[in-house]
Amino acid sequence: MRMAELSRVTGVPVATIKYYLREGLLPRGELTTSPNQARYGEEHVRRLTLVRSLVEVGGLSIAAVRAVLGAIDDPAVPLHDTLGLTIDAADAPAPAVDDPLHAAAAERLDAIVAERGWRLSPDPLARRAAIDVLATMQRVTGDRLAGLATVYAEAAERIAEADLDTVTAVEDPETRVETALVGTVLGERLLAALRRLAQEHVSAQRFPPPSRETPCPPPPDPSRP
Amino acid sequence: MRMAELSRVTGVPVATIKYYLREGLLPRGELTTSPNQARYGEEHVRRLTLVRSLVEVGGLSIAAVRAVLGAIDDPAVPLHDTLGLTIDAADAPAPAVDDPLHAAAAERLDAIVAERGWRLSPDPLARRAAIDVLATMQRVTGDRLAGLATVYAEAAERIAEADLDTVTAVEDPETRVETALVGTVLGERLLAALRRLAQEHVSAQRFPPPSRETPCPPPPDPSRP
DNA sequence: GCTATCCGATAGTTTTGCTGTCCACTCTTC
DNA sequence: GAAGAGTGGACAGCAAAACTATCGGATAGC
Repeated sequence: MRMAELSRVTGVPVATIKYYLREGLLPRGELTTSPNQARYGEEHVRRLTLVRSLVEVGGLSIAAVRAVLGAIDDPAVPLHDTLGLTIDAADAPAPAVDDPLHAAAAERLDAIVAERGWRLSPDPLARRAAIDVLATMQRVTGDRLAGLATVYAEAAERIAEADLDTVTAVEDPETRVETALVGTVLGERLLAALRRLAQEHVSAQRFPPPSRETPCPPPPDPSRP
Repeated sequence: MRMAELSRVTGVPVATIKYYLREGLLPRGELTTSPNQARYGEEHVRRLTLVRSLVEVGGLSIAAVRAVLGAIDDPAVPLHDTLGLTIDAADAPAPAVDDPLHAAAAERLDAIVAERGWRLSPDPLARRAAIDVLATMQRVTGDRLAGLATVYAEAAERIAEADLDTVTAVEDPETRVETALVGTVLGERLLAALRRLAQEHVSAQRFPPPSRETPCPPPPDPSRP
């Protein structure tokens, strides 16, 4: 197919497709006969759909998408690393702050990791991110939110096991890497949205809003004496 | 204190503080004696720290921060709504797409909600977000990731209960709202980071990397005959 | 009175993610 | 083989977001 059809099938404007080509998010089409007549195939449709999903729904930047695509296209990068790479690429490197709050937060995180028996590579980026969050929570709210991390860690482990179950069930290696990527990026969004829904439910359960939970009793009949 | 000191205490550049004042994220200082000599107090330090945390660590946009601050400053908005408002403000309204994938995704989400017995307000924004993610997962990976949502929903409920426990334990109403806000926004980041760490752990457990998990046996001694 | 500082307004800058224009070329259709 | 629509690539332009820099008048504190 030609570019116009690729645009029609995926719903992405031609100008945007050209931009993605420039940025290396999408491989060039095959130049069949001449240097300005390229053909695109099913794999371009797949890749373009993937890119759009990561950008629009997943909220990744163009640079982050380029990084993860480079990794999944490289057969030398094992699945184990690919799965990890994703969020690393999404997060900013965040220059390591060096205040006492961070040290305390690091200690707390490492205690949780040790308690759960997690075996991790030395200093993954996600560890930094978690420490940053813990330190910030401490700075803003004191230790009111301190108890949450252990609950979150347990939930995270359960979720990660489901993630890995799902990914390892995929046979084809190429598809598996893509599934891991989408599951990691979009799964984060899904989890956030479900948490919000669950918060609303639990909140409504504990503080029953009078109008919604129990219908109002009928108003007194003014026609009755 | 004056602006320079506020800047020093919080580590936020003066120009940025002025920008936040303009944008209404920070209340004006008290004009004590003249129209160009303002004084700032502890509440400005608190508010500025909060804004920075939401923007830098939480990843909220300035507009989203303004929206949530407006809500927590309004004593008429109950806690129940404040907690909910947060992510709604963070997410883009996302023009409602109307394809069969979305319809199917909506059905699946509603089934999960019904199964868990969640009682929700009609069509909260988080529901739209979740449906978008489900539809996108379907489009990109088929139904390979379909099983994840129920696991996520259960984890989300557990997490939401911990969230509500934490928030309701706070006595002072003003502090409670702030705690809810920080817990919701930063908690999402914390959860994402912990999920990544857990993924790495589970992945390493299932596919033991030879060099890290079990130390290499000592190399054969070349000095021995 | 003198100097350093301050406040507020306005304009400028950088980054990101597209979008629009141009042009030479090519494919189809007559 | 000519016309006219379509194509690919280069490049410039644009809008939003989040700051950042400068300026002018006023004030504080000695």
